[in-house]
Amino acid sequence: MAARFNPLEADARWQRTWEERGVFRASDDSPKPRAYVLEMFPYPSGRIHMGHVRNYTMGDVLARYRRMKGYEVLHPMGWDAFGMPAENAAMEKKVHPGAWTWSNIDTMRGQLKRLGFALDWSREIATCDPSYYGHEQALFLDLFDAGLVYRKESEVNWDPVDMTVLANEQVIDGRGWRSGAPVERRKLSQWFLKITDFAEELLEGLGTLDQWPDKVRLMQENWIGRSRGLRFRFDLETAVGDQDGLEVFTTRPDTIFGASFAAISPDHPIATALAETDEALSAFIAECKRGGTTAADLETAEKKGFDTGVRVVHPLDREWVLPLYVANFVLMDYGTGAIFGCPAHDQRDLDFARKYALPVTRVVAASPEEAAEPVKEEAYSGPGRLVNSRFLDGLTAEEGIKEVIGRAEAEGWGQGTTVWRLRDWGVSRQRYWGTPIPILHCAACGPVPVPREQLPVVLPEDVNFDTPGNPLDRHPTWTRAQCSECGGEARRETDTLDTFVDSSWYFIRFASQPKDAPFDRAAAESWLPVDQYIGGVEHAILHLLYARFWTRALKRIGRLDIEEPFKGLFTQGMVTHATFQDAEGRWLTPEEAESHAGAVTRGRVEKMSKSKRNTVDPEPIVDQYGADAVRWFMLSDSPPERDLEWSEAGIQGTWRFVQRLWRLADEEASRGSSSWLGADEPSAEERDLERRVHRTIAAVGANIEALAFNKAVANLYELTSAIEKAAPSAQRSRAVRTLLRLAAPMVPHLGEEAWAALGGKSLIADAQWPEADAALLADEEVTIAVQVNGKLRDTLAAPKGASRETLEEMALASEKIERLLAGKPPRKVIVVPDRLVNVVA
RNA sequence: GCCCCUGUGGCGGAAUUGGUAGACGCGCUCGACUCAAAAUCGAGUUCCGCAAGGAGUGCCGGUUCGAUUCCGGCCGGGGGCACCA
Repeated sequence: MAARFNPLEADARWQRTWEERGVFRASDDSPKPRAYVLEMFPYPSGRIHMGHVRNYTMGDVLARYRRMKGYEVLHPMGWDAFGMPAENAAMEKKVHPGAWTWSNIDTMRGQLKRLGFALDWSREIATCDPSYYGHEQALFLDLFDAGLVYRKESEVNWDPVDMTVLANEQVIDGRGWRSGAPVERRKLSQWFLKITDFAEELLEGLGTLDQWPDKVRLMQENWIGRSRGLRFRFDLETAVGDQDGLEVFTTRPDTIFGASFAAISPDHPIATALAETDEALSAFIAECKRGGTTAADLETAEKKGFDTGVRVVHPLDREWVLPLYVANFVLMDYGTGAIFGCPAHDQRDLDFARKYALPVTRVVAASPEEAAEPVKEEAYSGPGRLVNSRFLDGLTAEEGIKEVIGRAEAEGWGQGTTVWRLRDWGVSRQRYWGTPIPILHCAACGPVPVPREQLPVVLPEDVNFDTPGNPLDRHPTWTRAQCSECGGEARRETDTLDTFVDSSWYFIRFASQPKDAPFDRAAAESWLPVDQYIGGVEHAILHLLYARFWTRALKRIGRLDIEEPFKGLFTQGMVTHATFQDAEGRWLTPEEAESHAGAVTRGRVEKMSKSKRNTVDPEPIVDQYGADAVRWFMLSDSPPERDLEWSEAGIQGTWRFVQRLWRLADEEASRGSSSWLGADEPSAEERDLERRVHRTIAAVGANIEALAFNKAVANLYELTSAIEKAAPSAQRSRAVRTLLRLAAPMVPHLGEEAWAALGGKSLIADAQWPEADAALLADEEVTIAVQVNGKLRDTLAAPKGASRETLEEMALASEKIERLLAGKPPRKVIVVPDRLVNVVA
């Protein structure tokens, strides 16, 4: 028997055993209750990083724990394998994106296996495999047939050098992040998914997700952005072309008598019509479009307007006309692309009114005295009652809103309505390495779906990335097709799907993967929803919203009766590390910093990143300390939702603990437990140890369920120390075996090794989670705090469940308390049974 | 600007419904074992104080017999959204 646990030898051996016996394979026909544990699948960037290790360790502990609790656990893994880095690699390294991706997958799969994760590898999927994306194309066409997919012109960020569309995040200071070329606004015909059709239910559905972090629900709520208000019509004093009215939207119809102007977006049809005959306006509109679209640009952009000369008629007073401006801050794709300005109660409108010398009329006052006071520098948006508003005077804002909407509806010039911030999801990407959109463009028939029997539309292999742009677009043969409707010549859609589409249904494919269909409904429904989903908070909005949408869309078209894909969600923190810089400000790796000759500045502790050179590659760490020490480190100390700082001292500490656990088991194994049979009545110490064991069983279980791994780790440390201190006994022998099972989900290799050494016949992975005996959870004796005026002055030992009277008597009999009371009777005594006595003097 | 989270020893962090603040880990100090080191084990470790004792959970105030916990107001740190009518 080895004195030390040798992970280099043991880890691989147990990993092989698990694999050979198919221990972690999930059975669709199991009679056991089911649990679906899922971590966000990785992008195969090349190597596993510490963030992955932390993410997957958490999920693994939960999955292994659930197995021990008697569940049939589905814990799968796969690859979010489409995306731009593969194309970048193709351009830089002259390697095919597919070859690069598959090779990365091989590397990373091997790395994950070395960490001993309890994964069902038989269900592994890669989104870049036609056997996956072909089914995705089928689902896309299902949505297309259901009218949930449409095509429209939309403005995009266009990189003129790389000849590709850029996401907003890829535009830095108005330039393409790769090419550095100034980004152009371009109109392109793109495919959209009608996520806005689901805005209401996606918002309402958040209310059912009680196992999601509040933060994420709130972020989605804000993103969906529901605003209720009034949509109403201003009559134009003189018609513009064929338009004689202007639709605007407002959330504050109560302030309608404070209106002093109307404004439309530069893209508004009325603006376009007027610009045809007005050169100055035309120039103004062109100027508006020149501005950048980044957040920084918008923040600094000046509010500018152009008086069109057109006048609109106030709906509640035909005599009252307001000027109509084109304003650079009015967005065409929110509401109606037109607003009415109420400067007194909206800061932006106030700034605008001051600039163009428009009237500012207060219509809300916090107090009667304020009614006559003019609004100065700051618009008032607080509560109050309406003033200067004719028939609305005296109403609260809320009453006023109702009143105006009611009148507008009765008189037919407006309607109460709801407007959403959420936009439809544009899924077209002008890139090669993605799922081809299964559509054909026919000159005669327009866009038509690829017939189902022709799916999958497979990406051509013979492409090159020597010229910028989408290689699909210039492919000589792949683009040619025959129209499925008229039989004429058609051109294949060369855009590919946003990779977020790939990740919007992978969890369904994990649950069920027939060859001939995206999933089998019954099998998928038997696993879904995912009980616990774990991943980074950076996906709080996009991925998690798209996946929710996709699931609801499948429900609407009758494919899957699941509303919410993820019942429980947990967002884990990042793995951070100190940063180092040399005298010239160059980033140094931790090793370089140690051996660097010159001055080294230790910077902030930050997320591990290549640019800051503060990454720690998990693989050599696993080589040195074994998988269990690394796993234990990932769970220790920091609460899982917060950042975890990697440190050399920390991993050494966890390595020591792994060895401590081993020593405990090793000693126990060499001692043998048979000698304790028929032992005497247990001593007080032995009974205490037993109680502690049962308290720990309950605590570790509860903490794992709550994903409070740092607390479960602390519980295990405490029990370990207690056992180490205890003299050999039957209780101690049992305690060691219990401890091993409690620790096994976290340190599974050591668990198996020690379990086998102690004579375990089956795998510890298959062992039952110990059961806590409720009778042993509480101590027989409790420590009672004795306070005087709320300050701790003494403690005393009392039997559990002692009466209030007994406790009060014991407290007052305490020497220290007597001394403090100095003979005076206490004014009041508060007794909390089994906890404390507070004497009020 | 709006919305949200957060603030506890040298460090990461514990503290069911308000009830003994600092569990557990890291680090550090002292000691044991050793020729020595590593490993391991033992003791200590919020601050001030020799001690008795006092102070203490970002700051100020409130509620309470009692506040890390609840309420109000500040200050610091982090995050989300951002011309959203």
